[in-house]
Amino acid sequence: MEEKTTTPSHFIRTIIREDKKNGKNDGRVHTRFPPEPNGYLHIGHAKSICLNFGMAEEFDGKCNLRFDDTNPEKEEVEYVESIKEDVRWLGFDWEDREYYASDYFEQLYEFAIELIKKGKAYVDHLTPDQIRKYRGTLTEPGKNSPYRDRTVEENLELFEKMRNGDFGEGECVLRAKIDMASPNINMRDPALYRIKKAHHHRTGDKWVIYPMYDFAHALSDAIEHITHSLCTLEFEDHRPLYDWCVENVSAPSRPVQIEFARLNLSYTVLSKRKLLQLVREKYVDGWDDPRMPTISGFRRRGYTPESVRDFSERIGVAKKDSIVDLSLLEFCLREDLNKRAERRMAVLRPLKVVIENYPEGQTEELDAVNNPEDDSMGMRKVPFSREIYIERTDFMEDPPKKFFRLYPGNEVRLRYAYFITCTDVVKDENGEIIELRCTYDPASRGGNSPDGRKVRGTIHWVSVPHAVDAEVRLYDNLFKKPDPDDVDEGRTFLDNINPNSLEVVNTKAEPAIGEVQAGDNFQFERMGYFVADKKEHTSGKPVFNRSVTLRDTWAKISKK
RNA sequence: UGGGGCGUAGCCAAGCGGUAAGGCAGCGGCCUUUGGAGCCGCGACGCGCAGGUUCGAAUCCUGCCGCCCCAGCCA
Repeated sequence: MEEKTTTPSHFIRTIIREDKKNGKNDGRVHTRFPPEPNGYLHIGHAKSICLNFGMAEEFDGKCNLRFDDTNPEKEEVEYVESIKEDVRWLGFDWEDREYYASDYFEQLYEFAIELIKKGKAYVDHLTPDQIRKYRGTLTEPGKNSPYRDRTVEENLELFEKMRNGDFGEGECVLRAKIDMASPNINMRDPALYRIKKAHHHRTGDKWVIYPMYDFAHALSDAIEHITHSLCTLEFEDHRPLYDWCVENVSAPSRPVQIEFARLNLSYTVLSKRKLLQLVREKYVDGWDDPRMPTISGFRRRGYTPESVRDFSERIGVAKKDSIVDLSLLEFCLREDLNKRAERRMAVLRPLKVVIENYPEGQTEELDAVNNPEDDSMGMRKVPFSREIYIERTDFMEDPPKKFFRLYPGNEVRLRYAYFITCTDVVKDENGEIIELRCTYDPASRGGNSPDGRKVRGTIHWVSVPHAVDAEVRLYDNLFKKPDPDDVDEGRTFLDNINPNSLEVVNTKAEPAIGEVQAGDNFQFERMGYFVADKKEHTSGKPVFNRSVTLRDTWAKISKK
């Protein structure tokens, strides 16, 4: 059905395909995306979302959205709302399967009781500090807690007291009784429940004990009959514990955990802790600042869901730690927008040009195509007059070799308009160029000369009397180094923040720009892709964010 | 140095015993009313290293080396 036969294979797809072929789980494929609502989702989560929902879609299965909300101290409804919005924006639908680990608290509590009754869990009154010491080290085994052999009755009673709030935070925990000498530290009697007298965003003050990740996550998967529980590499050595939880309780199903490498992207950070810090300490303007690698940041930056999904597909899924080039993400956006974004002309840094032989007071409308890649997107009219603005960088008084743009005596084409030749340069008392004088060839209307004369350069322009003012935000990478964490002793990633990640310019745009809607994507010819800012753009005061520049061959040539 | 993982081109990534896919980046060229787009071409003599098995090894075996993760009552 898909014409795309190049879908790259990856190990998870292979496993699921095999399972389905062998009739495992009755051929059912059920995944889940399990975010903790303690921050905004970032591009790394997008990879996971695309994988989980993608596998479900591909194998005719389902994917749940489940909030892993077992730590009330860090979780907020603002985060769950943003997460839902982001998943939806990416184009995925969890239908009626919006779940919360907190929905299962009662059931999980019962599972814990079951463990206690089987003699596989106990209430430990060691202090947090003692527990750490008893745990041993990477090379030395741990020691059993003196409370490890409490009777089932005693544990049952104590656990109920924990639930009833009879103990204070940190006084005791419920622990799995596994093996304090296990070479896998996660198996040295891990905590299953701890006391937290905090308000939970959904269950309010109903509970004072909360299940730990390993216990809650594995059993939530089992409760939802998840078949393939996909998570990242750092949980690899939690898998024995995941299995232990599911096997030692009368779980309704037997899910399997499979781990893959998380995404890292050059020139940015993807750790919730660091992103939170950037927001809290105001290095950026919120979670959706267009420089943030959050999904909401990319959305506001002008990225399309299609481009993000394409990116997720192209990076692949494997178990190798990796840092993907930002250039791949940018490529995906350009490729998408090239075919879909209408073109407009906007002069970012204006330089006035007076066309001396063009009649004063005259105005005409020229035809411009909206997208040379797609004729169905039609044409528009662009007004022309004696005075226009051109890009400052499109003029050089003393140009280097291979500079095809405007310079004294040179002729260039004004896109969709006329050939002009620079005749004079006007400067102010400081020697600053403030205006150019040019002449035009009336016969070259539309951009071609009947005598077949060729020009090497074509530049964009905007008619002075018709120009619309717009604020344009030029974004650059938030960090100076490909790896922001590459720092000297005593320094942090914050020292690698790029001080020039945002430049705001007042630009002159063609009048058609006055009609755009917030969120619309455009290509400003020769400059890049821009989006009308979702929050601040109005028809009265247009505001655009640069999503990504165009590939700039000239920049490479001029650097040599 | 206990356990768990991973090492294929600058960055991703296929490959699973038969003689190194693909993408991004980069570099040439063609074309062009965006120095955009598009099109064509170029990169491993080699798959962390060293041995071994085999007619044949990135793929199997052995030994090294390097990198990542784990000692939260975080997820």
